[in-house]
Amino acid sequence: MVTIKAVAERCGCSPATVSKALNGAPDVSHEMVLKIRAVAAELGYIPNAAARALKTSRTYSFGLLFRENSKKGLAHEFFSLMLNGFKRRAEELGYDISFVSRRLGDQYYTYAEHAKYRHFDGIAIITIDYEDPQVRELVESGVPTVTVDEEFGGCGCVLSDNVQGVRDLVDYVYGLGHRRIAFIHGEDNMVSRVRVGAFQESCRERGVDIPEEYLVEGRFHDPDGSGEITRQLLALETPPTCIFYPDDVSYLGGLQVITEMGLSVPEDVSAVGYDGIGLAQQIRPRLTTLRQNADLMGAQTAEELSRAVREGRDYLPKRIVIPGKLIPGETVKDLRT
Amino acid sequence: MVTIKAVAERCGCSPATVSKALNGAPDVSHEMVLKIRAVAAELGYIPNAAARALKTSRTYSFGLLFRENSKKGLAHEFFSLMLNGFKRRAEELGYDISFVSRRLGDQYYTYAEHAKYRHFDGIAIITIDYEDPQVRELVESGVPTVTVDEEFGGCGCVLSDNVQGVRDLVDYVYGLGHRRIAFIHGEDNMVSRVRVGAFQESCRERGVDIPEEYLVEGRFHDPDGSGEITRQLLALETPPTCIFYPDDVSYLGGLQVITEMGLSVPEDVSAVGYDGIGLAQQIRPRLTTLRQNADLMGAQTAEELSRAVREGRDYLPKRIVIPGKLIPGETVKDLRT
DNA sequence: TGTGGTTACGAAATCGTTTTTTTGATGGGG
DNA sequence: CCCCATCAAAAAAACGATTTCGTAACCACA
Repeated sequence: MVTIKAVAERCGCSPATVSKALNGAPDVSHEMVLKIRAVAAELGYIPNAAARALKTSRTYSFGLLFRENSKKGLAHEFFSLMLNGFKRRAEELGYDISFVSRRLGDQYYTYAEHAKYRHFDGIAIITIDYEDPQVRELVESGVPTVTVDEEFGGCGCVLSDNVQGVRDLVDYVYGLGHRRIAFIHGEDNMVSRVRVGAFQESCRERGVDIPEEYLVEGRFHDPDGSGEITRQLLALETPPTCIFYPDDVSYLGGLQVITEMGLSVPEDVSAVGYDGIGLAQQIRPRLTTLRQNADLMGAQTAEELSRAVREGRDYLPKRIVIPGKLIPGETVKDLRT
Repeated sequence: MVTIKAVAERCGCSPATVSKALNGAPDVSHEMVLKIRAVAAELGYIPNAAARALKTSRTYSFGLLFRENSKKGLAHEFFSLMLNGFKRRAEELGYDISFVSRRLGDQYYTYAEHAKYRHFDGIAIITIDYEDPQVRELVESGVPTVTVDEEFGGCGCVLSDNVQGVRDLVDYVYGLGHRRIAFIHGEDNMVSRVRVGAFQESCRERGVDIPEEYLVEGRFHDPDGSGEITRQLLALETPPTCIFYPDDVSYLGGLQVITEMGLSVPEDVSAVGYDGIGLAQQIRPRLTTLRQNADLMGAQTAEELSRAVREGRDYLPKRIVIPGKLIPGETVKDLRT
């Protein structure tokens, strides 16, 4: 392995000078810098991240804590798009990323312990369950932390603009004449609460009455569950004319049940999703949905994390809200005729 | 920060003894081990990965090189499922994972340089483009490497059983009476070549003649492209009765075109996909496809990588083939009646 | 000539571990 | 009673970088 010492010897100077030259310290002559750069390139010198981390106690890497409720893990398009954006921006900012877990071989760590072990400069958290005490422990452990899709523990957060998103959808279906609107929401977390609140409020503003049985708790990314709920909704005495699903995948479960019942979308019942994943745009009828800007959310998470690291004690956590975009499809019938 | 030295002082022994005790070295008395463990737990001692890595030159982390041709990055279900399996198994084996990239802030590295910088113990490569000279450089740089979906450079590899997979599909549609079968394959790489080969061979074995224009090069995960090809296929003088798509997502593009043309699946034209992603099972008609065991492929990649690390110079690369499973759907019409 | 300020570099300490080598104590065998 | 093995622990030397100081050389100015 070619070390800084090797470069130094070859240059006839000390390791200190090489380090300074390569890191752009001011007190190295310009010729020396050039010479050192040349020799370093010639020998193929690559610094050793571990040594650097040990000395500077900065690793230039972010941890990513990701956890959700199904077995699919990262395989939700929304999450993977976010991860993509996060990774890209983190790399631009000079950080590698790795996953923070609770296990390493037969060592079991808490998230906080793992973070301490690897000495991540910052940690992004995206989880369905912010109630987990280990998550709290991590946030309170002192590492810069940014949460996604939830305001939590006073650290920075990146949120999707669920209020406006739901409002836009309500506006849209209301504009097309719908008054009997059902809302299936995901499990009880901040995203669900915000969406339900926004739904109720914008319906109230428009004088639309939402009977209790139109507001149902389901789960995110659970087509079967949403299908079942859809069945119940359509069996009501006065069934809704339009159903809001917690996400696009759940809509597919609903669609399946609707089809089984011999009905069709949007002729017999209208539907809207949430997320705007690609596949929902590939099928017919094209789903009316609200595209969340997952990529940007990921990128902003990296951005905020890097700011937290950079500003250290002066860091003032920000609450970053990312707007989505209504994607009109073919699943909402115009009732105004 | 509570270091090994702090634990040592508190125990009235030397750092060396603490290290040995915690790592299960044989020459520490049992009482001492117990005492040290207790004190370590009490003080909340967590070792410093960087220091350990510096000394042992093992990082206990795997690099993952991932690259594909669209902007979606990880957001292909197949890849993210694989990543999931890889991550899970790697953690069980005692490895963290992080991504290997070509950029860190304003430093541009080659993959090999990045790997050297972070000193990954092993690297998993999954890319659409094994022609990239940087990939070759990485494989030849000496780090243990395992490739996915391609045999490359003599290192270990994990492959999907594309031969059997395509054969199964051919058997299936042949069994249902199809003789005019078109095959859209992905860009020219090992997966495509193997699939095309298997397709041609199993057709030949069954005496099915495949005219040149039935074998078309498309791209993976490209619904629009596949749609266009579908249009051309159906415009042929004798159009195919069944179309093989390079993957499930591409099928959706085809389906769209078919529908636009006023035709329907499977009444007018049959179709099969490849991958077995969840969404293709949620829509109607349910896609007939070949599910690749992406999770297991990921897990086996971690396994093989860990073996490579463990066995060092004695390591003999393995070629691991993971079988898939035919998922009969509703997109292939029975022509035998 | 003496003083003071720059500039360019080196020496050495240090980060927190692991690992090899030494040391010291103990006990058993001849 | 001496020698040698055995065992437990300590001492010390790394691993490869960064960073703080110190200092030599040089120049300018009074």
